[in-house]
Amino acid sequence: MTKAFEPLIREPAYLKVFRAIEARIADGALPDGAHLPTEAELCEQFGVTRSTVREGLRLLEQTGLVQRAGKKIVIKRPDSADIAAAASKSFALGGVTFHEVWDALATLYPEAARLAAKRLSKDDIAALEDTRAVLVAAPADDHEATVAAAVEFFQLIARGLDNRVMLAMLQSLNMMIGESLRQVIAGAPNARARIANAQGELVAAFRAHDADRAADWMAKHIADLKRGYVVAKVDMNAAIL
Amino acid sequence: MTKAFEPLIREPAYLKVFRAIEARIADGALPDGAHLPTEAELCEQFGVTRSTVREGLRLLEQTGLVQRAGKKIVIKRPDSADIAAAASKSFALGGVTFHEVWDALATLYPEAARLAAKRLSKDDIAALEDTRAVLVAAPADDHEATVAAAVEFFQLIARGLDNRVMLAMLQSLNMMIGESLRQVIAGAPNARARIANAQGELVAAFRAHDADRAADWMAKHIADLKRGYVVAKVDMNAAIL
DNA sequence: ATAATCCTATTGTCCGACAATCGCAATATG
DNA sequence: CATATTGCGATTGTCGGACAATAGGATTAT
Repeated sequence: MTKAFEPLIREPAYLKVFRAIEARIADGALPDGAHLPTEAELCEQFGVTRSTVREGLRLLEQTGLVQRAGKKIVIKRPDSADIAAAASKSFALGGVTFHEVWDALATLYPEAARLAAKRLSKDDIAALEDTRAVLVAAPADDHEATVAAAVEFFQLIARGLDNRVMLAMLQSLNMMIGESLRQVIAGAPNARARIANAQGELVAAFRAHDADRAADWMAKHIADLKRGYVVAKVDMNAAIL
Repeated sequence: MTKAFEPLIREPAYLKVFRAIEARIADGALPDGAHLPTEAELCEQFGVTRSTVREGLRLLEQTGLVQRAGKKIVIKRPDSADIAAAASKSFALGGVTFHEVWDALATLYPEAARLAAKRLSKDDIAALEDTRAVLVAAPADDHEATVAAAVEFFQLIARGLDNRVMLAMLQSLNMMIGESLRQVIAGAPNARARIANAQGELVAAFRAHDADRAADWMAKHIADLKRGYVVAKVDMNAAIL
C-alpha cells in the first residue's frame, strides 16, 4: 500500500520565528542596518508569546544576523570577520593542531601572496610598510606588539585580495597565526628580525608586481614559522589553545 | 580625578548560562556525546528560571555545540562540515559573487591537488574513480546526479588531505561549487564530458603522485568551470543563490 | 520474543508580572 | 542659547507557574 500521507513536519515555533526573520533578511526585505520591531510587536505579528519570540531571537543573535545596539536589535549580515571568528573558534574547539594550521598556511598563503602581487594597490603596499615599521619599532621584549604587527601584516594582504571568500578564509587562519606566534616569539630570540626581513622582501616583491618572488618569500616566511616552532619546542601535534 | 571604580560588567543571565556550558565543553568536562541534564536540572544548578536556561540553550544550539537527539541534548563539537555549512550560508547571505567563489577555487584548489598527489591513499584514489564512474554513468539529462558526482569528487579530494582546517575551507567552497555547477550544466552541453575527462587526468596524476600534473589539471578543471559560466551566460558578478 | 499499551518525565508554549535599563523628552543650569 | 540633569515611558531581562504534546521507558498482552 502506498503511503497516503506525507509525514508532517512539526517544527518548534521558535524555529519558525527564526526562519521567518532569517528569510526576510536573506531576501532583502530587512536590509542591513534596519532594526527589528520590539519583542512585543513580534509577538503580535507571529501570534506567539514573548518567551517563544525571545528564543528565536537568540538563534538569530548567535547566527550573527542581528546585533544588539543598545536596546534595539539591528540587522547585520555576517561579514568576513564574523565568519572567520566563528570558524576559528570552532577549529579551536575541535582541537585543531599546530601542524594542521601550519599546513594550511603553507598551502594557501604563498598563492595568496601571488595574487597580492597582482592586486595590491599602492595604498595597500604603503599600509604594509607602515605595519612593518610598527613591528620594527616595537620594543624587543614587547611580544604582544610584535605578534599584533605580524598578524596585521597578514590581514592587510588578505584584505588586499579583494575577494570576500578568500578574505574570510585567510582571516580565520590569521587569528590562529596569532596563537601560534605568541608561543613562538617568546622562545625564538631572533624571530622578530626574521619576520621583519621576510616582510621587507614581500613588500618589495609586491611593489614590483613579481608574483613568483612574492610566493617564494611567503613560503619562506611560513617555513620560518615552523622553524620557530621547533626552536620554541612547540609540539606540532598539540591543539592550538 | 582618577576613576574610583571599574565599570562593572553586567551580562544577561542567559549569556552566562551559555558561556558556562560552552566552557565545560571546551575544557572537555562535557565530552562529545555526553548529554546535558534536563532543563529543570539546569535551572536548579544555575539558579535561574527555565526561560533563561532555554535562551541559553538556543545559543548553544545555533553555535553547533549541542544537538537535539530526540528529547535529549547531546554535546557535539562542530566538525568541518558544520563549519563549512555555516560559512557558506554566511557567504550566500553576504551576496558573494560567482567571481569571488571562482577566484577562490582557482587559487586554492590547484594547491590542494598538489597536496592530494602526495597524500591520497590508494583507497582514496579508488573512491575517486568510483565517483567518476558514477558521473560517467549518470543519464545525460540528469543534471542533479552530475552535479552531485562532480561535487563528491571535490569532497573526496578535500577529505584526503588529512587536514581539518583545509577540509573545512575546501568543503565550504564545494558547497558553493554545487550552486555554480547547477547553473552551468544545464546550459553547457558537453560539460559532463569535459568534467569526466579532467577527473580522469586528475586520478592518473594522483596515482602517479605527480603533484605538478595534478595541479595543472586541476587548474584546467577550474578554468573549464569559468568557461561554463560564459557559455551558460551566467553573470559573474551576480550573487550566488 | 515481539508487539501493543500505558505512564511519566521532559519539552514546547503560554500567561502574567516586575525590576532593571535605555532612550528620549522635559527641565534645570551655566 | 547651549549644555547638563532629571524624570518618564517603553522595552528588555528575569521570574514563577501552568498545561498540552510528546518521547522513551515500563508494562502488559499476544
